[in-house]
Amino acid sequence: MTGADGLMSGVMIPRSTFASMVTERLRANIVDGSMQPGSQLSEVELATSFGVSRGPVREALQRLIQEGLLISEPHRGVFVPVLTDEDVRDVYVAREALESAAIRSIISGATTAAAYESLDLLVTRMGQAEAAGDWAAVGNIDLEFHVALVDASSSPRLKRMFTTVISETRLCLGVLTADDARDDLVEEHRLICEAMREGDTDQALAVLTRHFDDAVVTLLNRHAPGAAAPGVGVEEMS
Amino acid sequence: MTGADGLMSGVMIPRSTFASMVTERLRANIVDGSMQPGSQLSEVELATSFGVSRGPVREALQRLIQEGLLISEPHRGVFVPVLTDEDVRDVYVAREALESAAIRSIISGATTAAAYESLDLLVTRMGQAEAAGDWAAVGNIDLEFHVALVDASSSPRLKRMFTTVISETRLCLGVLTADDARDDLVEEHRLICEAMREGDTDQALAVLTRHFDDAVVTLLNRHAPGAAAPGVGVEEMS
DNA sequence: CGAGTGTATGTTGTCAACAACTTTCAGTTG
DNA sequence: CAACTGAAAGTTGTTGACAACATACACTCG
Repeated sequence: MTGADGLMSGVMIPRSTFASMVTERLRANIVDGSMQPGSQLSEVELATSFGVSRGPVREALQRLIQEGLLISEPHRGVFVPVLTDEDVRDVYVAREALESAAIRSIISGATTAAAYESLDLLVTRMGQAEAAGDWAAVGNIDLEFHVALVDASSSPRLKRMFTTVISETRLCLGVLTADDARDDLVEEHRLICEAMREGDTDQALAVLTRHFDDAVVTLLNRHAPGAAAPGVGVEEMS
Repeated sequence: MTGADGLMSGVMIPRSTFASMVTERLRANIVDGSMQPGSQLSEVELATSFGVSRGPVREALQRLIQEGLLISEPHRGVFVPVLTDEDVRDVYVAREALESAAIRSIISGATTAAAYESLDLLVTRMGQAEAAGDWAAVGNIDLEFHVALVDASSSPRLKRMFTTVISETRLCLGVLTADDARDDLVEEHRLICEAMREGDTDQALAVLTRHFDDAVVTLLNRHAPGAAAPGVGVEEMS
């Protein structure tokens, strides 16, 4: 469904490399839910749909596999992962590990000049989106906030690991609905900012932990009623 | 210097894939210091030396780049990274993030049956190695211990991220000498085990933090006197 | 003599074809 | 009729050759 129009819009000179472009477009397609979990990705299909050879496609798939956004069964194919409840919990375990470290690093480090500004701005924007009832925007800004948080830690490795985990978060998040958006969401982010400004590490971490625990509960409750078989594949019977 | 004997020892049937084998062997060659930091890796050279085509080599390089064990400058080549002092600190920031989360997960989780056994065993072995004066073994067991620690968390994502970071640790560690091996090293690991057994999260995390701070200081002091230019490349002038 | 330029070389990026593997399904046999 | 065997289809894994890019060096021109 991604269109067979090819990879670029007329100019025949790729700015960086085909592999990078395919990677980004594939990642976008995966996290926005347009590729169903459990489905197999055919290399030739992707290649033709993107208008490139199998080489760059293979490279892009490799990157996304290493990121955890795709799983590869050798000699069989690559599949969009289906996240179990356990996976959802694990994603948030990883997020708590990374973001806690980021907060600690920010508070103890010499950073924090313009970083707080952008964080505050995001909280403000989130408040506006919430007031407008635009839950999709609220969700996006939420993720933006946490990315900015880790960015502010000025730790390349924390950042690198977080890009993966935040992608997985998007993967198991889908789109945020009114039900998912708890009304204390904006408040929690504001509290985190505040605690960090005051250098209150414990308070910031406590709020973060609570924030994540709530998110996990919400996500699991959402998935619980619908899906009967949370296990393996989503193969469709013809 | 890796020998041009080819990739396998006679049997012509690769058990998994060439790319995986090349990845592992390359990773080993990088972390054991046999490839000098700053040096460029030529795809054709590696391909011929491994006795395979450029495809699998390229795939292996991609994986290691994504892991952070190699850096890629587009259209120029891939290089063995040279770790600055800042990088060393950052590696241990990442390790603290991951291992702290692992400890928390272990203590709060339902795991911990046979996990403690293997951890204790490693501490014992480390003590023996230290008594024997085998500092290389002490270093290896040290890393083994921390891998086992994260394994015990039963968090796939923590594990996945940790494999990368522990490789980077090996990269900036080189070989452990008598100077690096502080005599309280075994004791610290034993304390971590003990605190975890008692469920004393704060104590375990405190010991871990101290453990890492000491390690960073030791590593930076080791590099400080020798290298005059800690910055960029190690290009050799002909 | 210095600055700019054109070429030469070696690299990575990309491609299309080949080979190996896994799965599926029809056919056969007990 | 069930279970096994064989080929067939479709997939990934691998290869060697081609093209584009970046750098280094010799050359020319001021």
